[in-house]
Amino acid sequence: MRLPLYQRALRQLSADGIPTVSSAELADAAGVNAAKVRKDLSHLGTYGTPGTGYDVNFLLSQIRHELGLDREWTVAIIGMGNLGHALAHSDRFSNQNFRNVGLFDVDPAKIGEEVDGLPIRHMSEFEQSVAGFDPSRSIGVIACPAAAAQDACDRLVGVGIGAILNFAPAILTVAPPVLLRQVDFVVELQALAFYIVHPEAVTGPEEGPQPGL
Amino acid sequence: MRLPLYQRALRQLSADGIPTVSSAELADAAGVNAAKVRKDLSHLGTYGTPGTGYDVNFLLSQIRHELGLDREWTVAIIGMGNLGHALAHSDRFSNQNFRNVGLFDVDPAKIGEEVDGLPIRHMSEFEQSVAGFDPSRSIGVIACPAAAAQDACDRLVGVGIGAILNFAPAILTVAPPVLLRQVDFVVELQALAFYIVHPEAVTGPEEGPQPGL
DNA sequence: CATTGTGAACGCCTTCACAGCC
DNA sequence: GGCTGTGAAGGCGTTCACAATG
Repeated sequence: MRLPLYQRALRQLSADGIPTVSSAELADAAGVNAAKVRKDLSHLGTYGTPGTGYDVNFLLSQIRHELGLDREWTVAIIGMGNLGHALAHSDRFSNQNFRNVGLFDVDPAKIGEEVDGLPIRHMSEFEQSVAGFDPSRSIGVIACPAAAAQDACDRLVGVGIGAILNFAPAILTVAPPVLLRQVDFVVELQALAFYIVHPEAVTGPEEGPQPGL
Repeated sequence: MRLPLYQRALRQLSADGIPTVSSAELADAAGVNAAKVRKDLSHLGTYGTPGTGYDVNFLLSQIRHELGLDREWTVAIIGMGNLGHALAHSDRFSNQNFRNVGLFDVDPAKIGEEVDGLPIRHMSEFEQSVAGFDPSRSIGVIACPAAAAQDACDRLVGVGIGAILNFAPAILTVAPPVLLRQVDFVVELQALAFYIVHPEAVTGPEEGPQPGL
């Protein structure tokens, strides 16, 4: 889905005070092509004006609504190593209606440490911590070692989490309708290595391999 | 490309001492379906035995060759915040023929700190640091703030880097033939939020949204 | 007999091209 | 004149189904 990319590009344009964009300009800012932009946006509704383009702020609010960003999403992070800290401490969450509501680890040395005012708790407290929010409108982030990933996944599913974003290098299985998305650094590096070794396999005329995202 | 996933699954099977796998078993371990596995592997060559399956170790070595993992790849990381540390400190690199050769930042407080025996250097030393290795067989990892990402990207391209893996929330432009791959936490979260709001848009019968990877 | 390799069918996404509109 | 929305065409990856095979 490319809506998040459009959303980010539109945010920048809005911050710059630009009132309207053409599909070509938006395509450029989002790193795709103009035909794709028009086709995508036409699925949302008829929001453009021929000869002028799209109203930046209006389109932005429509896309944010479509992505569900006009409601707050809660996020729980399991595994507070460097990666967990990078995710939790980042200001990206608060800027986009994603709010951290739980940080968990099993290392006694980390328990109690505060990250942006939220304390790291032990995994044994995980299940009782869901009392404060609706798990079906929450996303669980797995940032623990691979060996603990499936267990973390099962416990997230067990409390009725809406979706899981897994950064551990492990293939996880979940029971539908829980959504699962995998992000793996090594897989990305290996994919790049493959395309360097096989330049003829690169599909796009210029931008490089972006089959995902 | 799914080869990295097969590679990981085969590694596990090999470590467990399992001699052969069928396409169905490998598909299960990699999180895809059997028809895809057979089609993918048939593109590499005729490595399977009807009635038996694939020889784990032989197939593994073939895939590692195809991914270029029988040669060493060097990695430079720009931006040594929590994310950069997570990437650099991880043992994932050394296990898979990816070796860190450069860690860079602009924060004086970080310069000189050692991560797994490799010191963090100032970005002003970046260009001269490429003397020790072949940049065209190297991958640059951008883990700095978005505002500095395009500059980091330009300097990586400037020294002739083979590919760039960008974790900063910014759309980067590179001159071909440099390969670029973007990974963005917020985009992943927003994609999951979208699918929670629009369950009917989930394509796969069960596994959830995995268009990328 | 279990399992591979593959042609054929299918469906989805992308791209093109242009009519319609401001 | 510039730009959108969209039908039509094209291309690519997935899935099916089965002949071939050890």
